[in-house]
Amino acid sequence: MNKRNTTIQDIAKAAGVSTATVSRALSNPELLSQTKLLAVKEAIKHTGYRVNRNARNLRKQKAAAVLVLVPNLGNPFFSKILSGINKGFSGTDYSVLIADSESFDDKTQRIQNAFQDGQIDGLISLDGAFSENEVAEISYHLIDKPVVFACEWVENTDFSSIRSDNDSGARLAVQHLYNLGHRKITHISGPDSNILTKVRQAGFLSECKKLKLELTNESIIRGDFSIQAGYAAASQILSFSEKPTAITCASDEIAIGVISQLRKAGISVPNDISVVGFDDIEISNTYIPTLTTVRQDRFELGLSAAQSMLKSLNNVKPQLSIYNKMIDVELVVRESTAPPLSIK
Amino acid sequence: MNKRNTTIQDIAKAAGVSTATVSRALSNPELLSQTKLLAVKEAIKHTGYRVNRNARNLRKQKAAAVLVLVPNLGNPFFSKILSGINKGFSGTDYSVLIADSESFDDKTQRIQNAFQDGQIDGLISLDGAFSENEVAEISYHLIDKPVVFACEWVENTDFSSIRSDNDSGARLAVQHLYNLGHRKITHISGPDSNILTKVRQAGFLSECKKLKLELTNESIIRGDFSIQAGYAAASQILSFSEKPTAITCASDEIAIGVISQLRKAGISVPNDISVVGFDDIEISNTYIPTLTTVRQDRFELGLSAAQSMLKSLNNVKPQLSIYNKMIDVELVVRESTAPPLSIK
DNA sequence: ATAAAAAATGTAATCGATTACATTTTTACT
DNA sequence: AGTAAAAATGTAATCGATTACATTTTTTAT
Repeated sequence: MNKRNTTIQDIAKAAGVSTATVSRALSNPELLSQTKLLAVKEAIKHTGYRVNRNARNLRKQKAAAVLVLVPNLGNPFFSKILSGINKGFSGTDYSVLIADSESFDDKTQRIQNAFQDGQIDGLISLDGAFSENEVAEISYHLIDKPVVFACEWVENTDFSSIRSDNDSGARLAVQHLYNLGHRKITHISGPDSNILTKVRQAGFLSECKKLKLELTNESIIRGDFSIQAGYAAASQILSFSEKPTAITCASDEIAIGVISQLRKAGISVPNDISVVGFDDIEISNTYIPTLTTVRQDRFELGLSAAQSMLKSLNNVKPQLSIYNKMIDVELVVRESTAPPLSIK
Repeated sequence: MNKRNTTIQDIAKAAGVSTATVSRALSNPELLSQTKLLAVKEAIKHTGYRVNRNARNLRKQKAAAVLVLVPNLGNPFFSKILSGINKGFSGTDYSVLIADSESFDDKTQRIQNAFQDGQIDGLISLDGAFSENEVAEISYHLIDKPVVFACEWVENTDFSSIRSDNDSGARLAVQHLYNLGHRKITHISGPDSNILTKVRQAGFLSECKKLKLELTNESIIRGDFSIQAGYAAASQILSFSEKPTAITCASDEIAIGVISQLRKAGISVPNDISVVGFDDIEISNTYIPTLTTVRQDRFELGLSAAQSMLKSLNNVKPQLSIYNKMIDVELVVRESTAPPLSIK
């Protein structure tokens, strides 16, 4: 009953060649004569033989797998990136392993567990929230192995990174509102420590300065990327003596939270206040009102990350081939922005 | 430079024991004396040794990996299930591999490629769209290996399956509308071939009959699960001479499409027509109006699937331990449903 | 026709952990 | 104390593919 696996030995016997020849037929067919190659192929087809990955990888000292570290798998934002990554590896010999940062209790454990030596050839992280310690852990465990950050990244490190042009995105949002006639704009930012928060906020501030817009301590509201943060921020804004005529948000979710909360308070978007999101997640195009937002091409982000990883994987000294790529963003103008009341 | 990996041999030497003892310390510590166990542990800690998975798996004839087949990774609906699955496997020795049905050109290829013998110990499929041929392929390649379907499933097969109680869900929606006073309800269903479509539609019809609601050939509109299908269905409904006062949808996305399209035609939800969704995806709670819907616990669905898989994996004859589980659904009443106009 | 070079093929060691079987040590009991 | 049973440990074969090195066959050049 316990049928033994078909091995390279069986093929060798069936084709009347040595195991070395079979192995070559598999990975270096150009080394073989037509006759033998055909014989081996025939035998393989006939038996339905499949290479044993464990044996191959053991011998080759490879894992043929890449780990993708996702901050929160449950968050649909990341699934598109994941999809791109998966696409990038489809057709290659590499498997894509997925680890959810959330399922680990502490970060050190998470890194030690996830990066079990030999299990993976490289790491793609969608999570940029690494402490110095953790960066050290990665560098230690993944020495000589490529690491690529996608979407988020870690400052002051030498890891490759694929990112959206967040700075331009933030500026595009401000410019758009400025062009509509808005002069008092508030930015609702993400979690303090987040790198995207920093860049988008900096872009916002810098563009405001460039356009000579007044900046006060009410120009920026701290939040996180969640809908709830949007609720809270909207409540704060409602308490301002002088309300902004437009709001740029660090995420679409914030924007949706803001709109929904403003609406409860009887303030209409975009009639009373304009709102711009960031990301262009699925809902944005069907929310009411549809959301003006900065589109990040998440699929492309993932695809590029995968390609960059593959490139490194095929290099001799992957660690030295740091590869960065900036993906263009695009302002998608929809219903949530309009000229300010004063102009109408 | 090319530092050789630390192996069990090194540990054996350092601890002054044999490799067998080291191996036992790793997997059957209870077999060892305190002294030796301690010595080995010490050596392991000291060297930072990690087992080589390829070697272990080769010897043990395992893959220590499970493949999750996702119909479309880019669709956020599945990420929550995935998250549950991941949670279920975190802390175990198993890796979770992800394959996106969409990245394969044809289904046969997809199955052959994805199910490379030896690469995986089991399969969790979120995709229920398998032809007879494909079922045969699975059975052949994964002979003696557990297969679990989560969310969707394949009729007339012996694979384990974890599913939501779709029938009850459909009935709950109808009952809710009935209790509000609705008597003319239309159901917008999913893609014809989909098993969820069938069950939900059957539940809808059966409950309508039970409540003695009139059923015509306008009672069911065929669609798929997308927003676009919702648009199209809404347009159809607008052309009906006698419009329904309420609509149940096979998905939240359909519901959102319907609402948004109806709104464009000047019909308000829930004032003019009530709409019930299915799934309770993220948007549902923030869409305007917030969506009354049937909640599927997707995380739980994934978690249960993982647990079922682990159970089978630890069995001697996994194939024989078919395991089915039905997850309860829950009607979440929000803003998109109200009594019909006639009653107000 | 023959030597040298190139191409094709084969032999056997190797990757690192597990485990059947063999051997030694310890424990339990009379 | 002596012996049988149980526990602990060790030796070496094994999983299946790859590849360094050795050998044979074919091609090329003179």
